Amino acid sequence: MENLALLFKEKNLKLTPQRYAIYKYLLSTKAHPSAEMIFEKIIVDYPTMSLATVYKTVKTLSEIGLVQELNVGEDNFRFDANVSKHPHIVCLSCGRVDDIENVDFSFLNKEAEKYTDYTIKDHQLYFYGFCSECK
Amino acid sequence: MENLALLFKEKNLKLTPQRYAIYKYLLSTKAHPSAEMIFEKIIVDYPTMSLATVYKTVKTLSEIGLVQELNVGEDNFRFDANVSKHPHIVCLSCGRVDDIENVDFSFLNKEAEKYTDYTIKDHQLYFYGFCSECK
DNA sequence: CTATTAATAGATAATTATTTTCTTTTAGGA
DNA sequence: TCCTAAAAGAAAATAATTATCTATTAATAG
Repeated sequence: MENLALLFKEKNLKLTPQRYAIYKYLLSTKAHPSAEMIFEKIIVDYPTMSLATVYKTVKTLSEIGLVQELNVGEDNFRFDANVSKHPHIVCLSCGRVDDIENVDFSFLNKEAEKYTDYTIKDHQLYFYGFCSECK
Repeated sequence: MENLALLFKEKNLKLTPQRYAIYKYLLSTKAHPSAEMIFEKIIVDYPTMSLATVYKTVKTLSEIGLVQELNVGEDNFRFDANVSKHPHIVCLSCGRVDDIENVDFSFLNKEAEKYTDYTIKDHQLYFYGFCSECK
């Protein structure tokens, strides 16, 4: 967490308050917010925050592996500071996106490789259904 | 295939040449084209085709279950007239999107349901790797 | 502790994908 | 052949995202 400064230094990146706030917020939430949602949250404490800065920051954080981009099939991207490989589940009614935790589907890569001539590096798995509130 | 007319009639939809051409093209290809790619293809034979018509048509076709929308994590959607559940694989180098055929991952829904309180209806599974041309 | 500088923030304009609006055309039934 | 609701296509509007540009600032050096 405080090797964050180190990581940024290595990459010649500045650890600005804005970047720190965005990353900290992403670490604190499991809501998988979009850029817009991050912006709405952060602007409360950083009134000068611009949406462009949010976009630039999440891109930067993605590039250095601190957040992952999700695309659950909406018209926008969502972001997750939990960069471990894990499936996500989307509520078809309210739209919330949750993690599915404590399960390892990494065997799927090897399994799928039997049925294709690709070399498989990674996968994304999205489930769709109804959350406990909506069902 | 010719019950297409029937299906359209049931839904009070007109089977226009444009819709027919788009659907036929989607049936003929495994390239999982985006709206733009469909447009480029169709306009050769239908010079008056507009991109709006492509968008409207793929939405209509989706709604009646003749095509499925894919979102492999790009900034646009792709379309597939193969509506059977099957995983897709994206080449990280050239960007092509292929089907993974003859494999059934439907058990994943039940499996994942053990780790969440959602009722799971469906899933999308995207693999990422390098195709035979690129690796 | 201050000066320097390259990187960043934020405002704004530009892009890109997609949707909407509106008018003209047309598929399909009477 | 006529009628009409639905659709096509042109054009404008929206929404998400990216690029541009200038003022600011984090990090380093002196």
